[in-house]
Amino acid sequence: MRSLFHRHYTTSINTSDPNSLVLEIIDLCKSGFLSQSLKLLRSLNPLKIAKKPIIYASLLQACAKNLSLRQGNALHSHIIKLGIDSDRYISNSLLALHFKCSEISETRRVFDFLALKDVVTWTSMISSYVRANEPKRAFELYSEMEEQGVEPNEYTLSSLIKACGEMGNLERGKLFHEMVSEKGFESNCVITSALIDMYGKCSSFEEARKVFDEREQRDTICWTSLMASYTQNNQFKEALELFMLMQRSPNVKPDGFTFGTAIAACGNLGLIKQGKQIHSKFIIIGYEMNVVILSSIIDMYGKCGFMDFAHKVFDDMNFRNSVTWCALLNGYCQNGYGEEALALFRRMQNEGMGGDSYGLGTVLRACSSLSALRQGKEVHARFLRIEGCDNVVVESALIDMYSECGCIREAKLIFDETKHKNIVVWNAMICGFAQNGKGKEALGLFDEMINSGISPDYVTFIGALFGCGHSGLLEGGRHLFHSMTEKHGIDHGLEHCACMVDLLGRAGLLEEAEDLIERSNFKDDASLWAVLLGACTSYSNLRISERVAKRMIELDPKYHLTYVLLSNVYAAFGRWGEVSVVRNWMKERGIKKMPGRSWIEVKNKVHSFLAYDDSHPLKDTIYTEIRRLDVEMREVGYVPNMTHVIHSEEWCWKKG
DNA sequence: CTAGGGTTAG
Repeated sequence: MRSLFHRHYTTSINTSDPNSLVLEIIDLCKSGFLSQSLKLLRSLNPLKIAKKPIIYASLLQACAKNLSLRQGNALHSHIIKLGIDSDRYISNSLLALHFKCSEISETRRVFDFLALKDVVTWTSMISSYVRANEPKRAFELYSEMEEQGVEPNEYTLSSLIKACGEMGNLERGKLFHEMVSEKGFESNCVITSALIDMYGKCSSFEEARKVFDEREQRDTICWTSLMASYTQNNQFKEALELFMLMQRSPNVKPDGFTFGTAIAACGNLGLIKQGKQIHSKFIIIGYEMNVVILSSIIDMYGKCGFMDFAHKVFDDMNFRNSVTWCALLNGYCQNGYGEEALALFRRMQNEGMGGDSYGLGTVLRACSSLSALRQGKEVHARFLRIEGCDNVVVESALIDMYSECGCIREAKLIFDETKHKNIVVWNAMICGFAQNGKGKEALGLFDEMINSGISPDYVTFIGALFGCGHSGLLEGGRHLFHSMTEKHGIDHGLEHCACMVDLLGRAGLLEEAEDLIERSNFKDDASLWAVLLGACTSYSNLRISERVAKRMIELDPKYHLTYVLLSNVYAAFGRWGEVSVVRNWMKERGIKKMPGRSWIEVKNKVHSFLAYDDSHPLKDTIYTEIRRLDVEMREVGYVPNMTHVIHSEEWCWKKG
């Protein structure tokens, strides 16, 4: 930096020409070299041109660039003394300084204080609001600006288009789209990327694509915006295809943002190979690794199940934010590392991380997946203290957490108190009822949601169908499954088919379930057949079971559930010969059943148990207590379903 | 010669 400045300073300055000195100062300010600019200004002082507003405006911009509010304020006092503070460049640069360094309310105070407001002043304030996530305020200000007779330009409109996306207001976004066409701003890349972003955030990635395809001028940001539109709408494959296409296109180069988006897409698709490739490319090309990119890399490794890599990246970082911690925590939860997740959770709390609404949401989701009610309640208490109890991200996560822990009443209380119920909140409550065996309530809420004017989405149908399955609501389920495509235009996903197969299977309609799988888009997915095979076990249908198992082995010979479920069916028929044949297949093919694992926290220490596990120091006491509970349960009339475990000679209770 | 667009967690 220093040497660069030195070279710059000594080679290009002609001290005999004051105007070239002015240009030099402006140039230095643009690069953020504030003290050098001031030094040069001192040599200008004897000359008349030293009071030129443009110089001071540039200096203020340098302060903004260096995020130095203190120096900026000092400069402003000096500017007032010189009597040049009503200049519009100076005013706008002062506003820009606060835009960068101050809270939004302070920026607004400066804005109100400025006597002369031109389109730049209005636009700066509008974009301040958009950046502060207050799009409504941005529009209010826009109306005021119109009343004052100030015409918006490209900058104003791109900010407002972004605000439409932020609010998910597609109609308004389309109006602005028309407006920029009328004004002939279409060829502007900033407008193009803002439009793509807006359509993407409003879930219309087809519209985003259309804008992209129509334009001749497309820079890196336009490409990245479209990729992000795809990832925001779960079209990860399309995002990666676009990334490949971009790398082959001349005149445009992916940057750190582009790579970050691509790596997120890899994570969501579970493409570890491509994810690693991009990670190495990052290192080889020497892209600057900022906290956002590294957090997405951690997230990617977590989603792919490579927690060692995730942790390594985490350890090597010298600056981590709330998202970084949450990404690692998510990874532990999703991969079933409960102990590590709880330990990290405590470390997070000690270091005060994850206190924002997204962080609280992630931590609550971690609690859900661990059924850690006590920790969940702690987070709930924290939310009540720091937020105004009005945040849908946290509220939906709380509903999830309480439902997951079986506290459906608490979940419903949160739901009732949620002021701004969005689709995620409704879905959380519908899924909550469904999980807790309250199918009728789930369906009731489904209708209530539609009546309140919110259209069900992919997740809503998972919850509602799941609820039908767990309450045996066969006709309700059939009706929902049908209306999903016919009435609501949502394609059946794997989860919906699985719920439906489960529902039919529980009702004993095995052939109908089989037929449904054959006609679905997922007939090559072994996990869907596994649902049917599970139902076959309950109904002990040998003929269908064998047919389904054969199919599953063809699809995925290493899928452990096939063997487990099939041997359960044989066991239910008392066909012990076949049971051992299946077990031998497993041994021959090197397939291991994942042992069940659970954990519990007692006095800040996590105790973890595997099935057939006898490593715990207090194992005798524990198994004695389990036997006592078993007796007590039977006394009050509980009959355990032994079909699935009867053939297991290593059954742990017998062993203990 | 001010101001402006895209990335992470659900």
